[in-house]
Amino acid sequence: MVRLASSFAYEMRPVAPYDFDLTVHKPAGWSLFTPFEVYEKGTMWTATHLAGELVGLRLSSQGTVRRPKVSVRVFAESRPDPGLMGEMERSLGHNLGADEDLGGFYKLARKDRILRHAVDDLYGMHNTASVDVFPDAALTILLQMAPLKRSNEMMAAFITKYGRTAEFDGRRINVWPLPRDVARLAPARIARECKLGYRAKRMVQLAKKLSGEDFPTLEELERLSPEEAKGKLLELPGIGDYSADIINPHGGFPIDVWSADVFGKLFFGREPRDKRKAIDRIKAEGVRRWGGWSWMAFFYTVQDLENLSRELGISLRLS
DNA sequence: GCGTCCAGGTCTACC
DNA sequence: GGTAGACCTGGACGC
Repeated sequence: MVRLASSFAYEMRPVAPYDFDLTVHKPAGWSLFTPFEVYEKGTMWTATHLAGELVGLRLSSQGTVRRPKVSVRVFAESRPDPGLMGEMERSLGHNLGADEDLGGFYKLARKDRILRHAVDDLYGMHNTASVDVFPDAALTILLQMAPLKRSNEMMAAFITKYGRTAEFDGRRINVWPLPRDVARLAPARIARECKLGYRAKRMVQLAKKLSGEDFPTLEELERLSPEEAKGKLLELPGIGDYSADIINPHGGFPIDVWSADVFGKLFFGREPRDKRKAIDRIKAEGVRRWGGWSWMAFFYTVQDLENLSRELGISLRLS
């Protein structure tokens, strides 16, 4: 347990339109920084490592979708110096998608028979980003070859056993462990304590690679071309084409057997007979239709399945 | 109660 | 360069 007794506050002014609630508390249940974060009555309490420090965050909206203003309070062990505060504010703005202009995507989406519904339903929802590669990469390893329920159980055990707990503002939030801490663990121990099976070995290999000095940060990957960034991610143990498309800060079009079912119906009117074999064809069609906006199209679609099922008259399976 | 199958991929060996 | 088979674990299913 780490008590975060010091705090500072500021106001964030995201690029409009910005729907705070949809952005920090997404309809499909994707967490912002940790599955243990708490969202109640328009306020989000979450925690992460920001600019190298463990921080707790209390976020709430003080504005509207068209005139957005977000109240941010950052909790830390000790008061950061002005330079570190500035770095935290800059990073958090990027992580919360506050600097993202949705104009180009919305222009494309308004002309698309699928996306025009999604952008109406979720107007102002921004894409958010993790601070580091490790939480996203670890998440994708835990999603592999397991039903979602079991993935969630493995994730909860992994975070609570090896991650730190931030105590602030009357809340206790568990945070993803740092790769340097996981790198020191024996795979057999993780397998036993968290029931990760063969994934435990890959998790430690991943942590060792990411805690070394030569692997780029998410921000450094963002400065590379999308293809170069994906190439670097594919060097990580346990990370293949699907996982790299999820982690890539440039976004990809991550199709697995579940999303193959959804996008097979959306693109071709029926679910594929052999979902694994259909992945390449569905992925190619998504990239052909949406090009550089493929990730945003994927993101908006999977967050809006319930509405799209009704609006398009297609049964899209919800997880 | 018990055996079998398979799940929101990736890696490796083999051709 | 392409592909079959293995991989932990636990829930669903058939008997």
